[in-house]
Amino acid sequence: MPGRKAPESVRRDEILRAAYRVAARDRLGGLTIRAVATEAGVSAGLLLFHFESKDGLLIDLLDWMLSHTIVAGEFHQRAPAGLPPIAWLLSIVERDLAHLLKQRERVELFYDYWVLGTRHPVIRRLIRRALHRYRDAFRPAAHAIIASQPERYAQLTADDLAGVCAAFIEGCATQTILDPSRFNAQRAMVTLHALILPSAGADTSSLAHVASHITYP
Amino acid sequence: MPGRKAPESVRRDEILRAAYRVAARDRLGGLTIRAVATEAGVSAGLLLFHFESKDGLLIDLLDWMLSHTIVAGEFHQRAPAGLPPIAWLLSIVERDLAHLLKQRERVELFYDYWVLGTRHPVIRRLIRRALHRYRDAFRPAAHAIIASQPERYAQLTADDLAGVCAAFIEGCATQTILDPSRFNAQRAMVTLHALILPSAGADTSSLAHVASHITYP
DNA sequence: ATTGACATTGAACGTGCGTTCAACGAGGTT
DNA sequence: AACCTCGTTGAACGCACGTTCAATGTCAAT
Repeated sequence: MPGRKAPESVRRDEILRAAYRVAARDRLGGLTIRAVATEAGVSAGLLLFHFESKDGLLIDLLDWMLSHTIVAGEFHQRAPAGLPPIAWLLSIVERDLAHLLKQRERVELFYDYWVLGTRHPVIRRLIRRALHRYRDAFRPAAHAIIASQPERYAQLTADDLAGVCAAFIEGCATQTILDPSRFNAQRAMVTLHALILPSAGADTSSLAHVASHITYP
Repeated sequence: MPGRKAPESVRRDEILRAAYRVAARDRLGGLTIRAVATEAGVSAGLLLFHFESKDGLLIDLLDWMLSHTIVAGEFHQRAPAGLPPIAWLLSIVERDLAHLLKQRERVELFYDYWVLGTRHPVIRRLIRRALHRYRDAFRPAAHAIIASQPERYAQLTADDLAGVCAAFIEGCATQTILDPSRFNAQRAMVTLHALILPSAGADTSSLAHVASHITYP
């Protein structure tokens, strides 16, 4: 039964929430206009009245997801006192990794979008921006590392270091999602510590400290 | 014009090759039965005569791709003389990374399949197997590292180490494909060297050696 | 020559999708 | 009370897809 019901902004939000519910359940492959409309309790026509096309819905949903969660950057801009810069960076990597694994649903969806973005310029731009923000969260710690031993890291930039951290995390996410029973993120983290931290005995304790205060799924 | 033309095995191979050409050009989203049939110069009906369904075609194509390229494991089972184990592992990582970046087309397709595999059990199994083989290529070198300093790496297994290497490479591939202008794989490799190799001056030369004999796209 | 097996086609079917649109009714305005 | 705005519906359109199938021509065996 037609008639004015809700103002535009409210309806849009209801529909976006329904779209996310559908996508979380059936992925982007199952995200059809009719499915979202049914989930939201409205007609398909209304959905296209509020979002001009399916492309528009997809883009707005990605935007909504990116602003409503995922990236947990924007903190840890200052080094914790007493922690060597490398251990600081590793602790950020560890926190981000744990955080990522806790929202597997969202990460899977994000990969769907990633693949879509290979073809779709607008989505590609959005995903790039998100990954850049992600990478940038590592830069303060990366910069501190380089500053702490300028002669050793003379050839590196904070951006390179941040990129490597991001690559590690993204690779861990890839493997965890595909094969959770064979890839153990916590063990990967311990391995990374052992590889990177100097081998002295004193640092082993800082390893244990950093690697234990976060729980993995 | 109907009539017997080619034996089953030949036609199947022609069609698979055409399917790959279509997929390389238009990705899995553009891989329709009609598109492949046209590319192969046959009718859609014939395609489904040789492959029982589109699912069958997709699976056989992935199988074909996996057996006709991609993974470059199965070599480097013995350590090159005089190279420290860690440098050996890094050289394998570097070679694999360079190799991966040279077949970007295939890697993109592989990600398409990866996403498909999240929903499709058979494809998921195939991709898992491929990634396991990939990981296993690192195990000999990983084992050598642990054996070289048993006390330092007491808590690690060769599998963990191999998993971290695979994560790094997969993460690099993710970033390169999404944003080739901002992610530089060679710099990532140099960064990894600087992070992992001991800081002594002598090792810097081995870094330069390892990092320079491969060209990146 | 006849037969039979089978590769091959073209047309058709059914389905699910994105999208359009005329009709409608509940506000607020006059 | 009349009117306009606009959120809302339901049915429909057109398309592209996966799939089916009767018809047909070719080849090897008989």
